[in-house]
Amino acid sequence: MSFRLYDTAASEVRDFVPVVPGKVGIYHCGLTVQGPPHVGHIRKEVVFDVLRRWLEHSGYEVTIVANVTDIEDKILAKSAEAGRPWWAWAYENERALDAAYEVLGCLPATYQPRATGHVPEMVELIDMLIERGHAYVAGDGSGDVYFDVRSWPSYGELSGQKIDEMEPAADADPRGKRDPRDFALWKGFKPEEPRTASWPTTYGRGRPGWHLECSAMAAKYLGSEFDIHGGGIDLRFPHHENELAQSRAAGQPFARYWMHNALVTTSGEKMSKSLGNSLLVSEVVRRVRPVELRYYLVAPHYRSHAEFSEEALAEAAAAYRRLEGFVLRASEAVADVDPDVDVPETFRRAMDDDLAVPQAMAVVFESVREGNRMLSAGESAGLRETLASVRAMLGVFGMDPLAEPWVGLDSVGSSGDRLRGVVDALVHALLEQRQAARENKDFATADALRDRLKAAGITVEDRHDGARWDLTEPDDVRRN
RNA sequence: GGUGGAGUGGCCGAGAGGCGAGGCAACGGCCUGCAAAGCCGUCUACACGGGUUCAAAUCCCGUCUCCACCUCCA
Repeated sequence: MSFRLYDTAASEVRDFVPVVPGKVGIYHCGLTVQGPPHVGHIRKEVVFDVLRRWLEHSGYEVTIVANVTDIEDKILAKSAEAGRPWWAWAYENERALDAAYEVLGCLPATYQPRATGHVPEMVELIDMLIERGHAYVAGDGSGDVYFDVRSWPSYGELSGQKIDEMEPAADADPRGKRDPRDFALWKGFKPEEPRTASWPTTYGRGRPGWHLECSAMAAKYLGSEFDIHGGGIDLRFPHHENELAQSRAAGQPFARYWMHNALVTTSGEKMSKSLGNSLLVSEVVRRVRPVELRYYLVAPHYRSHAEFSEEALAEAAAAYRRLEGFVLRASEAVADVDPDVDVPETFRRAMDDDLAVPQAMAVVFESVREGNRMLSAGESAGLRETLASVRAMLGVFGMDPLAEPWVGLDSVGSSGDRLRGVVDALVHALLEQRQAARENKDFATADALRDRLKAAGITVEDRHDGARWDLTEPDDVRRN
């Protein structure tokens, strides 16, 4: 069986057949950089990172284009409120987004184009839509250009809606629309908005409508027909519906598959930007390690909503530590293994079936249990094989503890390598004293030494081949 | 009003006609000086009411509850 993917447009799982054999072009809507990313925003990145890693593991050459919407109503509103230039506001949040990608171990996109850098491409698309009779310049002199939804019979095909059954847009600016459902391709300049947020075109000064940028940029970098278009399920309508209508109306086949991830909820409701700072990626990674947050985001199926809570986060951290513990202990036992091996057939089948991560993860845990058994039994040949396999599977999830960016990274931080060497020497001196005490059956002294290390944030494990130490996880410190 | 989705054990979270997914927690056992980690075992659940079937968490009908979207949200 080869890869199968749920296509939102078809509402079913379909065999994946790329436009060009062996290659995959993916476009996913990055973020409107109106604020720093929270856990919900970053789920999409992690989901598409796992998709990319799986396709690459399967032998595809993957091109990923993820846009940044850096001009938009909310950016203008929030930056004005903060008394800062819109472009500084957008760029600051773009950097926060990049930092979040990186801290969670997402591989960089092939390209990350900005809307503001593609105005000419958008204007070309508008020209074509007007020429074909699917767009019009507003008759009220506002300088707006609208897409004419009534001119496009299949409008609504992506979200399964009929124009006449939609709620009339309550919050839309009616300006010069022929139909309330018509959407803006281009927004005429308004004197109360910063002049820097407008561009000169044949339609007058103005700025892009939200949907147009994606149609223009996807076609520019991936071609008029490409493989997968993705984003959060909340983008299905109107954003993706409108993109599809624009591009098809302009004569482009556009995306072959539409992939939408479900949202992260808190107390059963969509995580929103108004929930405060505690859900920002930058804050959550202070409470658990980034890789543990990544585990939380990877583990549920991408089409199931994920309920976020501190408990769920703590469980994810505990689960990941079980996997990590095996990889570290097994690696000490059998030295280096090459993780570039085939994944088990059951894992492959699960991932090929619309990225069934939960079943694939179950395979990882079963392998780890078997690996731990072999570790105790000293079956090193089998252990080497299991370790390589587990690392290969975790690599697909971007969570191999011994791969970049996680290797050598712990609570001390990435700059802690030298420090760790120093701590190791000091801890070993204490562990030797403790071992001497244990050999003399002086357990009071031995336990006192272990308690002192524990108090300093170091957990000791006695194993057959000697004591092993590690930094106590932040959660455990808090509990003590 | 329209469209799409969800309700599973103490908790998280898969599955979608028949062999108990997996994880977390808890408990018992093994191991350990004691722990930790690990291994073995225990906890047999599918919102509610009907129906179809040899067999239903899964299919059908009805009901309840919740969520997302309906024109600038991941």
